[in-house]
Amino acid sequence: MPKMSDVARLAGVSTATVSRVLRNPDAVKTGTKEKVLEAIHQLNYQPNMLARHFRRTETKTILVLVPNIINTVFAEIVGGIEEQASKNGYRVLLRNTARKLEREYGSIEHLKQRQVDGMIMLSPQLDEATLNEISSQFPIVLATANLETPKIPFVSIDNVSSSYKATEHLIRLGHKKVGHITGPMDSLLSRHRNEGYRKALGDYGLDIDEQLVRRGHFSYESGFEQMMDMLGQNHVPTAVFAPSDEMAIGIINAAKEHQLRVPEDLAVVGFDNIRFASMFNPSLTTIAQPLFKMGQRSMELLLKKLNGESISQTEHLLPDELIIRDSCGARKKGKLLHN
Amino acid sequence: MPKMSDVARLAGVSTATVSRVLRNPDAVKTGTKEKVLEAIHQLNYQPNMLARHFRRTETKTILVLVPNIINTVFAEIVGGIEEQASKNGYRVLLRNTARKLEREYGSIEHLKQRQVDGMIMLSPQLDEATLNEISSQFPIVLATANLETPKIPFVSIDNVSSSYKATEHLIRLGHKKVGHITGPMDSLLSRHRNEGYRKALGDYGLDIDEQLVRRGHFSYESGFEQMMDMLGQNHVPTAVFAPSDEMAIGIINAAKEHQLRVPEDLAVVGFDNIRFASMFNPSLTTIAQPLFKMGQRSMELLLKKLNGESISQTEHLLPDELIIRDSCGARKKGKLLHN
DNA sequence: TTGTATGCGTTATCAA
DNA sequence: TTGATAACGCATACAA
Repeated sequence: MPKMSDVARLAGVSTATVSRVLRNPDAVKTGTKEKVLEAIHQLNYQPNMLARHFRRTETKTILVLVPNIINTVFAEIVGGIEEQASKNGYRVLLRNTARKLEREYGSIEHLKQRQVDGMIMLSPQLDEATLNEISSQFPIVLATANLETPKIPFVSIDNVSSSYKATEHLIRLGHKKVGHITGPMDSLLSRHRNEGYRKALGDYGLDIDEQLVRRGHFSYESGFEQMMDMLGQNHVPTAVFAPSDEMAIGIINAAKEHQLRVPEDLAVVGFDNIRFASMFNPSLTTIAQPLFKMGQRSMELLLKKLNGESISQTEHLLPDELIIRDSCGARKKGKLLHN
Repeated sequence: MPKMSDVARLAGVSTATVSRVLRNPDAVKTGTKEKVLEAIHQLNYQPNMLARHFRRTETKTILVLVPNIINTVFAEIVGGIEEQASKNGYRVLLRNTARKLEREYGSIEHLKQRQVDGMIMLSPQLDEATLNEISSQFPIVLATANLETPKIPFVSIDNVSSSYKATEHLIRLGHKKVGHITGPMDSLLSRHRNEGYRKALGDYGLDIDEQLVRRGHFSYESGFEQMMDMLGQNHVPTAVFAPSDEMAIGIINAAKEHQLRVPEDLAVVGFDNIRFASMFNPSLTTIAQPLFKMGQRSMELLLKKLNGESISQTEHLLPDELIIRDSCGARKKGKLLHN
C-alpha cells in the first residue's frame, strides 16, 4: 500500500502538499496539483483513513441505535438515515439494542471513545435526564421519540393528533363502542396515542368504557390475545383503534376466529402503514408515518449538529396521513350511499 | 479526555505498562495491574479507539452490503450478523446498495482504505470473477448467494432441493398443473429455484407447461400482475410455486380478484417464511430459510477469516424447512381424510 | 516484569 | 504557494 510520502516523492513535492491537494486543493498551484494527482493515479494511492481519522479525531461515521432491526418500521427509518448519510460522506454504524437498556448505556462508550461522530437513537428507552446528559456532551438526535420537555432534537409525528384522527374516523362512521388496545404504557409514544383516542371520544361526547381499553405492546400476538379475550366477554366493541398495523392484524384475525366479519362486524384502524397493510385482507385503514423521510430528517438534523450549526427547533413533527382502505368499512359505506 | 500517559503518571508506571494492562494483562504483575486499574477508574479513562485502530491497522468493524434494508429477509440476516459481531467485539457498518452495481464496486474502496476489516455481501450482483478478485485481497463472505465455482465462503440454503420439495408437496397433493412465477433470471438463486421446480415435475412424470411459467422478480406486484395475466388466459394452473412469500401473497390476491378460493381452487406455496406468512389469510405454506442463523454463520465464517484461520469448506448450506400451513390445502385434505 | 524509545500516516503550524 | 517538522495516542521491539 503506497503512502502519502510515496506520492510526495514521485511528484517531487512534500507530503504537506499532497495532503493539501487532497483536502484543500485551492491552496495549491494548478501545475503542482496536476503533478500530484498524476502521482496519485500512477501509484493508485488511497489515503489511509485510519490515520486520517486519528489525526483529525473524526470518523465520518454515525451510530444508529435500533430497538429491533427486524421490525420493518425501524428498518425503513434506517433506510432514510443511510441514504442521507452516504449522500453526505457519512457512514452508518448499526447497533441493535434488542430493547435492552444496558445496550443504550453501552452506546455512550462508543461516543466517548470517539468511535463515531454522533448518534441517532430510534425510540430510546433511556429517561430524559440521561438523554439530556448525553446530548450535552455529544451530537445526538432522536427519532420516533417524543420528549416531555424537549431539549434534544427529535423527529416524530404528532401521535396525539394522529390517534385522534384515527379514532374520530371510526366515530364518524357511526361507531359508539370504540375500543383501543394500547402499546406499553411506559412509552410516551403509547401514552400519546392513548391520549388521542380518549380525547376524540371525549370530544364526541362518548364515554370511555375502560373494559374496551386493553394493554398490549404493539405486537401481533398482543393484539390477537387481547382481542380474543375481549370477544370472550359479553361486552364487545364495534370498532377498535390499534397503535400498530401488526396489532391491527392480530385483532382482525381474532375477530375472524370469532366468526366476525371485518369491517361489517368490527371496524379496525391500524398504525404505521407497513408494506403489508395494503396486501392484507381486508386491507388496513391506517395512519401512515413518513418513516423514510423521518430517517432522512433525523440525519439532516444530526449533520447540522456535526457541522456546528445551530438547530432552532428541537421538535420536528412530520405530517402523517390517514390512509383509508377496507378494514374500517368507510369504503363499503361509501358504496352503499352511492347505490 | 484523559489519555494513557495521564493514567501512567497517576499510577506511577510507564505508558507501556498501562497498554499491557489493557491488552495483555497476564504480562503484568498483579500489584501493578491493580494500581493501573485504579488509576483508570479514577480518571474514567477510555482508550482512544481511533489511535488504537490506527496503530494496529484494524478497525474491529465489518461492512455489510445489503441490497435493500427495508426487505425483511435482509433485515433478519443483518440481525444475525449484528448479534454475532457484537458478541465478538466487532461492529457492523451498514451499506445499502439499492441493487446498484456501482455501489458494490464502491465498497471495495472501503476495504482498500482500511475502513473496515472485512465484508459480508448479501445477494451480491457482481460477477464471480470480480468477487474472486476482491476475495483474494480482503476477507469477504457471501450470504444468500450461490456460486457456480465456489472459491469464496458463502452461506445459503440448497435452493434446488428446497424448491423441489415445495413443488413436490403440491404434486403429492394431486396437482397436475403446477405453475411457477420465477425471480429475475439473471440471479443464480432464481435459476436454482426454477431448476428445482422443473426437476420435481420431471421426476413425477409431469410435462412442463411453459405457459404456466412466468417471469417475475420476487415482488408482490410481479406476483399479482403475472397471476392476473395467467388467470386471464383460458389455460390456468391449479397450484403455483412462488419463490418468495411476497410474491405468493400477490398471487393469492390475484386469485381472489378472480373469485378463486385459495387453497380450494388454487394452491400456493411461497418461500422465506416472513413474519407475515403466518398472519396472512390463508396462512402461507412456505419454505423457511433460517435467516437469522444464516447471518450468524456468515459472521462466524468472516471471524475465522479475520483471525487467519483456514476455512475448509466454502459452501455452507443450512437446512431449510417446508412449513405447511393453509395456502396449499394439505391441512384441509388432511381433515377430510380423517373425517 | 517493567521502562525507553520509536513509529504508525496524516494533518496543522509555522516559517520561508 | 510550498516545505520542514511536530504532533495525534497507542503499541511494540528491545533493553534493562
